[in-house]
Formats: sequence, C-alpha cells, structure tokens
Amino acid sequence: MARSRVTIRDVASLASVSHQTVSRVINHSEHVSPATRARVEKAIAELGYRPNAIARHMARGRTGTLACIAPNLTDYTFASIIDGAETEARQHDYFLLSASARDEETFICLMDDLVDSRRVEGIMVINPYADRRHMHLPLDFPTVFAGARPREGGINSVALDDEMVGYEATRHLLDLQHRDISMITGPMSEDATQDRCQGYERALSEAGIEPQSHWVIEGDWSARSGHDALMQLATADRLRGAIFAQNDLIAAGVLRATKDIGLDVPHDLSIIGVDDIPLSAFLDPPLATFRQDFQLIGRKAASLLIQSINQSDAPSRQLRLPAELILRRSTAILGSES
Amino acid sequence: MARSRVTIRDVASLASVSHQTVSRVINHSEHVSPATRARVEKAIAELGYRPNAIARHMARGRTGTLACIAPNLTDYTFASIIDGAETEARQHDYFLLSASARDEETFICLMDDLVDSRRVEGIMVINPYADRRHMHLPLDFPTVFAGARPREGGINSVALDDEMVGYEATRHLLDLQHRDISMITGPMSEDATQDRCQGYERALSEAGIEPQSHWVIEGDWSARSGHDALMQLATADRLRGAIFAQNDLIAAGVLRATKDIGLDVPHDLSIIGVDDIPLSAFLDPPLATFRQDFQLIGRKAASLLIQSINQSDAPSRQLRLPAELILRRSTAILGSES
DNA sequence: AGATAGAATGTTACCGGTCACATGTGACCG
DNA sequence: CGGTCACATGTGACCGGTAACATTCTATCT
Repeated sequence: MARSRVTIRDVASLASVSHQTVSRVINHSEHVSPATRARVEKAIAELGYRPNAIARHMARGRTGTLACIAPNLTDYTFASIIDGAETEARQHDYFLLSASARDEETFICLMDDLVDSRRVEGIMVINPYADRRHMHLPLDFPTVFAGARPREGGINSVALDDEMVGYEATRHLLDLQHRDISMITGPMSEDATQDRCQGYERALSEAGIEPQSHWVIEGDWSARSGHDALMQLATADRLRGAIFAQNDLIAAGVLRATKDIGLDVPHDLSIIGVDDIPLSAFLDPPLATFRQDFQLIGRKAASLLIQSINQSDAPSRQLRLPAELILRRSTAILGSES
Repeated sequence: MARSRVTIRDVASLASVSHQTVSRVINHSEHVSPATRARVEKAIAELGYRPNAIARHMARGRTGTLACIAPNLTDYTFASIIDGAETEARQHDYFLLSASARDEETFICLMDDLVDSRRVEGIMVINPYADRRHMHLPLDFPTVFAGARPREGGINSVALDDEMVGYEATRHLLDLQHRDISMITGPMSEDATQDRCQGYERALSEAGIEPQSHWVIEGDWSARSGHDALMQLATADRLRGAIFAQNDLIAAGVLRATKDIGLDVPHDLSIIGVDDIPLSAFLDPPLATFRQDFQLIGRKAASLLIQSINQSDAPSRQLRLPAELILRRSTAILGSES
C-alpha cells in the first residue's frame, strides 16, 4: 500500500532542509521562515507524509492513550460512561482504549499490559469494587474511578450521589403516603448499593418508620434478579405498598413479575428505579426513575484523569453528581384509583 | 513513582550481559543458556523491569492494536460486538481501541489519526453505511465490517444473514395464519434494513401475497420510532394482523403504543422483533424475536481482521451468521383466544 | 590436531520521531 | 565597522527496544 512508509527524513531531503526543520513544521513551531515552511509543506503533500504516532510517542515519552476498564462493555451504564469518556478524551487529543475485565485475574493481566508496560498514561476504572480488583491498582499512577467513590482518599472519582438518590427515591414514595417500602438492591459488596441503602434508611427513619429487614432483598442489577425478588416477596405475602428498585433493570424485572401474578402497577404497587435507561419510558407502565447523566460522568472522569496526568501534584477530587427525578406512571399515591 | 523507568540496558548491566541477551530472554528465544537466563531473570525481578510496549512497537514496526469504530458505543448491539471483539483480540495479544464516530467528519479524523499515523494495524467498522463514511475507508489496509456486509468485494465482513432473518420472521407470522403483515424498518439507507425487507418480500410472495406499500413504515431502530409507527398505522386504520419489527427496540416501542391505545398483544396483534436484547424477555408480553449472537460476530470479526493482518494475501471472506428464533408470547395464531 | 558446525553471546545499526545545542545569517547598534 | 542579538536552520544524540551480523567458545569429525 502507498500508505506512508514516508519518514520525516524523506520529506527533509525532498525539501532540501534538515529533518529537524520538518519536525518544526509539523509541530507548528515558530522560528520557521514562511518560505521554508511552504516548501516543506509542499514536500509533505507531495509525498503524502503523515507523522508516525508511535515514533512520536517513543521520542516524547508519552502515548496519548488512556485506558478504561470495566467488567464488561455491554452494560448500558458502563457503555455510556465509556462513550462520554471517549468523546472527552479525543477532545484533548487522547485515545481511549477500552477493555473488559470480567474477573480479578483478567484485571491483573490488564494492569500489567497497560500500565506496567507504559502503554497508557492513565486508567479509568468502572466498578472498581466488583471483586478484589481494587487491590491490584497501581500506586502513584494517574487513576480515576467512574461511577463509584473510592474507599480511601487520594483517588479521583466521579460518581452519582448514591446516598442522595436512595434518600430521594424513598422520600418520593413516602410523599405518596407509602409506609410499606421494600427495596431490591444491587450486590451488597458494591458501595453504590450500600450508599443507596443508607439513603433509604435515612429517609425511613426521618419519617419515623422502622425499616424492616425483610423489606430488603439483594439483587444483582439484572432484570432477572428483580423478577425473582418480586416473586419472593409475593410468596411470602409481603407484597404491598411500594418498591424501590436500585436500578431500572431490576425495576423492569419487577414490572414483568407483576404482570405474571396479576398485579396492577401503580394501583397495587408503586415502583421506582434508578438510571433512566432508554427503555424505561417504554415499559408498562412507563417507569418512574432517577436519571443519571452517564455521558457526563464519563466526560468528567476523563477530564479529571487528563488533569492529573498533566499535573501530577494536582489534588485528587471526588465529584458527586445529582440525579434527576423522572416522574412516570409507575408510582401513585397509596390507595388512589388507577 | 517507582514504576519502571528501568530499561533493558539496566537489566543487562546488572546481569553482566549484553542488552541483546536480555531481549532474548524476555522474548523467550532459544539460544540462551539456562545459567544466563536465570541470571537475567533474577536481574529483571530485582529491578522490577517491564518491557516498554511503545519501544517494542517502534522497533518491531507493529503496534499490537486494533481499532473499532462505531457510530456510538452505547447501543447494545454495537457494544456487544465490541465486547466480543475485545475479548478475541486480547487472546491474540492485541488491544482494541474503540472510538465512536457520530458523523462522517469525525470518521475522517479518526481514519487520519488511527490509520495514517499507523497507530493501529487494522480497523473494524460497525455500521459502515451509516452515512458516506465508507467512502473514506483506507485502501489496502486490513479492514473488517462487523454487522454489515460490504457492498463491494474485497472486504472482510461478519454479519447476520439479514435476508434470511427477514424471511424467517415473516414466515413465522405466515405460519400463524397471518396475511396482513406490516413491517417497521430501520433506516432505508442501511443494507441490513434493505436485506430484511427483501426477505420479508420473498416470504410474502412465496405465500402468494402481494406486499402492500402501506404495510411498510420506515423507522430508525429506536423504540420511539416503533411507537410512532404504530400510532401512524392505528390512525390510518391499517392496524391488524401482525407486525414484523426489524429490531427489538422498535418492537418495544410498538408494544408500548399498543398499551396506549388499548390493544391486546398477541390477541389483537402479533409482534416479532430481531436481536433479543436483554430486556426483550421482560417486556409485556415477552417479545418473540430472532436472537443474534453479537459477541460471536465481534469475535469472528476480530479473528478475521487479525488473520488478514498476518497474511495480507489472505482472500477476503464474508461470513453470514444465522439467527435463532426465540418464541415468546408476543405472537399467536390469527384469531386465537388470548 | 585442525577444520568445522553450531550454540551462546556481543556489537552496531536502526525504527522515526524529538531534544539540546551548535552554527550561520542578517539587522541593528554605537 | 566590529559586536551583539534574534532568528533560522543544522547536527548529533537519544527514546528503548529489535534485527542482522560478528565473534567467541565448545563439541564433533576426519
């Protein structure tokens, strides 16, 4: 292929200048006379020269690449964060290399291949507490957590204010007169889950309600787990009032299950989720939820990461973003006619 | 940070060998005596040496990186393909750099930054006909299309057999005695859309049914477009029998709309989709659909790409994958009681 | 024993840029 | 008119590996 094996020295000799002058031209340096610049640019065009990114990285000692590591790339929330991060990164002339690390072992390998071999300048970790992967994070390496707050200080992070969302979701149900509010959670090992639980408990106790332990069922963020949890509540005859599903997939599973056992939402049961995934508005009934701006989380995370690469002494920052309540037909005042 | 600025020469001098010998050790070359190897390995461990990937790329003239370009990274189908590709790539010691190119201009920039500057060894393009982006593909550069067949020969591709799926989806509805089969499509500019249309028409004509032009409504793969299309059919009083939605999002929108106008699925209307996205089983009613194995598409695409990088004379291949019919409650025999 | 093959190891150039510094040139100054 | 300065340009080393070839050493063969 014609696609260039042309080097800076080829251009130099065609333009009868030194390779350094060509370098100056392609880097838009001052100190090049207009005449020379024109001559070099002509030569570049003539040969179809394009600077070799790898060689440049080699010489400059930086790679212009960030890595984003998530448990998988298909989860809508992860993918949106990555998408936002990628957009932001490219605006700062960085590329984003995304990798999925299903398990701890894969994560370790990735750290080795990406960080230790200096292929990337910084890493963004989505869901760092999925397992013990956070134990294998490199020290003193630019890092940002996206979608989760760090357990220890010193790490940049951008995340939803989970406690607040848990609080507000519960508050919303309380405002609708509900007193019997179950919750279906994500994995208890994750901080987002626990924080949302805390918000839930705070709202309940503020309302003078003693949280019942059997109101809380642990799920795993999947629709299937939501479905199963509702069935469990139904067979235990503990199904009444309202349900706070810690994400929309769980809520979707719950909705599905209500159909299966002939329950009317919101008349018999109010349901609220978190995330506002694209299908939430199309479920039956359309799902009330808290909208997270995942793209924004990704963009902010990337921008924080790039900042900490450029000035390593920058203090680390933990950003917490609010969520927006999206009212839809899955919640209603207790006892209201549908 | 301690994280290595250690070079191969540092290791060499500590182990009292030449840097070349160290290179041999880290590349598992033969021709290194066990004693020397042990000494070098000890030095490597002692210094915490890790080979610099960039320098290696520089010297070897290859980057070990592939690029995957999609209109966005959030669409479930795209993300799954990417996820599969990433997994496969890593098994072959490649990294996958994923980038989203919302528009043609971004796509051109990406080609420049990734291909012309030789940052990647091959590119995988998802949805190459989203706009005129395919016009800007590099010639003579390892390329594979994922999820779309190429319009001209010579390009590797892995895609669903869209014509077949269109045929079989329609066939399924015909088998249920339906004669009035509308279709809501993706953008007509995309080949997948057109191929599914062809399958639809073939099935109808084989059944001796003259396709009515008003049976076909163009959507854009979104749930919103499905919803709107159904409303359009309803107001035109052309709503009966069955609907073939060219993807599950459209189908989800259709289902939502049926609720809004008080239609019972499948009693009043049978609906079938394509993709089997995770929520399809949780819609109401659960959506009958054709399951695509997106992960597989991604894996095969990556593997094809890597093949064509390693032997540039390899003939290009166009793979077409089948889809599996997943029967759920959204279709029924015409006139059956629900 | 000398020739010879083959393994083990070293030497040097090279990948394609950038960096630090040296040099050349003309304008301007007193 | 010599000296200084700013700007334009060139030179060579260097980034950290790998490739190609050279060299040394040992074992085998005639």
